[in-house]
Amino acid sequence: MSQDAAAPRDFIREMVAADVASGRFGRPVKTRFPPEPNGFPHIGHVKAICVDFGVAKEFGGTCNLRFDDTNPAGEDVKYVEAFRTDIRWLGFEWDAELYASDYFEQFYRYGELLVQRGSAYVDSQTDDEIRKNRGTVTAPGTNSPYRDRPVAENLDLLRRMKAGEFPDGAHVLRGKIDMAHPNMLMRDPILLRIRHAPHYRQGDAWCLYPLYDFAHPLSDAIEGVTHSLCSLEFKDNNDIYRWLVRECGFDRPPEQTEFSRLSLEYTVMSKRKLLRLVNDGVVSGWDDPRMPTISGLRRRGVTPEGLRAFVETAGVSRKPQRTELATLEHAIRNDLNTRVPRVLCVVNPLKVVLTNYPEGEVEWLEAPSYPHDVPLTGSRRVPFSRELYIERDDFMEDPPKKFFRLAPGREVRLRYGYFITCREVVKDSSGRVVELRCTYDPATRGGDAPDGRKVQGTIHWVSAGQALDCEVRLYDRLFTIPNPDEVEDFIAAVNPGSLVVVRGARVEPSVGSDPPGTRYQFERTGYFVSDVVDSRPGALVFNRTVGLRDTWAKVKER
RNA sequence: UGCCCCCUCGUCCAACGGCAGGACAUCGGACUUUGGAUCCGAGAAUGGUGGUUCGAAUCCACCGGGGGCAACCA
Repeated sequence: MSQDAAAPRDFIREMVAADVASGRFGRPVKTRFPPEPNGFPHIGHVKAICVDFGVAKEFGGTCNLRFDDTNPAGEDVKYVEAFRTDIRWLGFEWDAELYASDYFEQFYRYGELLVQRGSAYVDSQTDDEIRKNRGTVTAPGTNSPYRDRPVAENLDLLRRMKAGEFPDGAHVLRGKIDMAHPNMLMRDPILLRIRHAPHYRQGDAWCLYPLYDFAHPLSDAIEGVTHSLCSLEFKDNNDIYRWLVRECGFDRPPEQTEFSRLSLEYTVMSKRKLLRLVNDGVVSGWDDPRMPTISGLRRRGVTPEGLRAFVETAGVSRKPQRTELATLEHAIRNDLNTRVPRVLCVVNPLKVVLTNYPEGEVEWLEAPSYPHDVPLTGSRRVPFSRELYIERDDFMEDPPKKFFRLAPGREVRLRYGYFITCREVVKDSSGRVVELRCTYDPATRGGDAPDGRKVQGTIHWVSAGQALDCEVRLYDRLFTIPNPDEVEDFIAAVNPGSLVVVRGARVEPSVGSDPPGTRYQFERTGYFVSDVVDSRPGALVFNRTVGLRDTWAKVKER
């Protein structure tokens, strides 16, 4: 913590460090993560979670998980569960689990307090009139005819509103601020409104529901939050925040500070659009591995550590950002590189027959599970035999200069295996290559030539007889354009190649009994995870988390 | 159009009146039983114009650009 105080990573930590040093709040740092439970947590939330929980942890404080469930429409326990699961999965633990809906009674009493202070009034205009009288950005609003209602009348109305005597929209409680305020949000903001609707937690106990600008500052203040960290779009709400906590008499009230949201290239983040992708069947569900949801990323094979590292890299500032996908992919590869075992999997098999290898023989070769530069140990045995499969892309009949893989007459190394030389190309009637007839050099077992000769390339392979058939799901960016938010119809920008399902891939037998959710690097191909939903012994399914960096692909492009 | 916020390499983040630096990306090279990883190197930025100052990315003014706000959503 002293380290953080010495070198704050961003303007927020800088501010918190200063507040801690000055003893500004006279209490330990307390933050909160306040999601509305009306959608699934996504990678944008990850940033907020890392900031809210991270700041508290770094400064020896606490962070509450508070559900901002003040709007009965759309909120549901299933979203509450999702947030709980995903926050814990990310590696954070909250101090208290709280619900703004538990404060309804308190909110109401603060409403009465404001009325008594002459700082709020019951307005009986229609919603149309309220909107019209708010004015515009250039023209001031006009006072409600009910603005100067006597306190007693306001109180009476407010009590009857709570008692359910009025239909939806008949009256609202408004703060009495300034209908000509340059900040539109300060033009007598609505605080409480009547809504005869069941709440997922409160049932029919309430028909008076607070609005964000009323509930949020009060919730923070009630809980004794010190630093209320939120995203930039709440900047204008900060004026009300300060007004409200002062009017309600809180001593050393929380301070709201805004930072920019995370946005990522080639995806969308709004709940509405995410929901549309699910409802339209563009994706298989909220946890589709192409979704930017935490559950989607998890199913994709991303780890909490990788995600946290990414957020760290993306940084915290007040500048609206759009982070490149490459930054995320790097964080994921960097994390997975040092922790997952390597295995051999041929995605698009091409048969290879070793004409000088004895028929029917199988030998089991020792293969390390980690490369020399990863500080983990372990190995497994992989079968080798006369009939193998190699990657179709690893053979070219007429290769360009820099193609280092297999070609007629050329010798390559089979990873952990032998050197082989391509002697003959077998094609079907349509001219498609269906088999390679090669010879192997028995002296190169394990991949080293005793005579010291070198080969240009090393390719992966599996033994035809023992390899396991599997399905491989190749995921790619969900959209074809970096910013799907700026087009009319974002659905039209969905990448048709965002999922390519490959059946008939072959993986080495060692993975056959691993539990679903096991992560691997398929050597030379990418990082994969066995799918937690669909993968079963005997019917293995692997999701591509992210491909390996591919220098050859770049060379090929030219 | 009124108010508010923002503007530094392609991207993200530093530099808090004193030599514009890092990460990712890009391009070269080394190494390599993954065309992975790693290592080395290169190119690459203060939106513009004035002002204050010995000195400005930093302070001020204006201009330009981007974003937010006119739900009884959050």
